[in-house]
Amino acid sequence: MKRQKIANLLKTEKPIENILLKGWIRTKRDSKTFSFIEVNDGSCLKNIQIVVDEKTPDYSEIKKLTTGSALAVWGNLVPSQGGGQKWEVQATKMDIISVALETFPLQKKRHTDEYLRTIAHLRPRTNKYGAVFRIRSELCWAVHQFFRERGFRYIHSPLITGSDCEGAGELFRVTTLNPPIPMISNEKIDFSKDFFCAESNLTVSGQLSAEMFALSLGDVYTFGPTFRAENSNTSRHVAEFWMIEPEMAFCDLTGNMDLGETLIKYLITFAIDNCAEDLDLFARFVDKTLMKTLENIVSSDYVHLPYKDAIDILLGANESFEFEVAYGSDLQSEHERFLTEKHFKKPLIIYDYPKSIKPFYMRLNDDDETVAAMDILVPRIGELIGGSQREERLDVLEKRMVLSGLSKENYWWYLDSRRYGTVPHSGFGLGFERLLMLITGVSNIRDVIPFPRTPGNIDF
RNA sequence: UCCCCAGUAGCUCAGUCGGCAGAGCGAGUGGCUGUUAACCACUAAGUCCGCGGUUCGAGUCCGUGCUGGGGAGCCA
Repeated sequence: MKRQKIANLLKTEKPIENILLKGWIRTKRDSKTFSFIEVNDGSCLKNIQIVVDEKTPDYSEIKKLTTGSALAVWGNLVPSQGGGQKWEVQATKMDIISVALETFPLQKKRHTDEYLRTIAHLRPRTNKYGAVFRIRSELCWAVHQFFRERGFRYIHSPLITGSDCEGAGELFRVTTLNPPIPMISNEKIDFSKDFFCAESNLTVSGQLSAEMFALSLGDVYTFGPTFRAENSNTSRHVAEFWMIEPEMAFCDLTGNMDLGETLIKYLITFAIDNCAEDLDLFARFVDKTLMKTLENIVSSDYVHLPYKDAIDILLGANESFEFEVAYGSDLQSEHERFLTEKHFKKPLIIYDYPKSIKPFYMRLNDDDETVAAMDILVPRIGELIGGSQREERLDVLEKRMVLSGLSKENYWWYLDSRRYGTVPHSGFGLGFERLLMLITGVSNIRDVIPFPRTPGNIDF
């Protein structure tokens, strides 16, 4: 007999005889001669109520079951006599698959996110975290669906990279060297003795790879893990996270901004349409304004604002900032929050940033002062997307690399793409966990990734 | 890495002026004929984060370290 998922059983329109379900006990209420057992199998947020009485074989054992124990239940799905649920299972037979020890840490009460983080291996068994990770899974599918519908190809960019610098960000070194470490001098490690015969690191971005494939397959995207060794201790940063990076040939900054806006709206709409039950938990218990926020992001046209206009608004604002606002300096978190949360009250795309504060690969504008960069800022999260039109002109790119202190030799293959049929192209990076924070209202990035990696934390 | 706050039972917290270590929930045991965070009764449960100091006496005051949270920087 095949087990049925609780999500499907609860969707039924009429009673079903002779079913088998399996799952874990979330809570149990006993009377003298019968018990109510609520079972969850992870297929949906809701539990199914099992009614079991003393006529069921081994009832005395069943009555002793603890929260967290695993069960197989045979019985009939019937309309519930109680008020809290439409259907319930009248059990005819029950197998105890395993009994959870009484030290099971998840109790029938609300736990703090901080405590649940210390038992990250068990937290997906709670309502809230089960919902987070079901939504995470659904949105992964939505990402692929979005790009596939638009003719994008999915590229697997390498996780181990030999590029000595892919832009900003501290790198995690990958090595098989063991002590005594071979040295060239007191300071310099002899990487020619290492696995790849060169210094290698975990990737901080798939962008350079994606550019090569955009210039071959047209429109491509990567979606995979990304690593940053920054000592960041905030609710918005983790050392290992998942990033979506589309890259489009024959596409300028405007097309890039449009794709970013369309993608965000698509993913939020997908969640509203396909994750309603789980999303409702967040709207009720995590952030009361969640649905309003999401509807605002889906229905509004995003503001397009050149960097210099953003500075003008900030300079004219009747608001005291901790950091000075000035042309040429980067926008601080407080400035971005002011613009998106207070001034415009909707998502905002800032573009044409000064070249001095952006990486070498961004396309230099005709003014020779700014680059074709764009950041999409959303209320509560701040920067959700960062991208640019790429510098396709060989001579300009080479000059900017030299100014950034990068060696042209190491990027020979990257520069080749500008030698052989170079074309305008654009792309961006979207932090998948930040998107999940936006959609669920969860305020700490550590709570939307299964086992978060942050400075000092590698457990699980 | 910097600034601010916190750490007391399994969990969430209270603990007054420096003077006997507390509650709710959870757990265990028993009771209860339809429960919904069930209900009723009883029981067990503590390195008061670590180290050092002040004091007759420290959960409480001082120093320091560790851990967690919020904010900042870096960014997605």
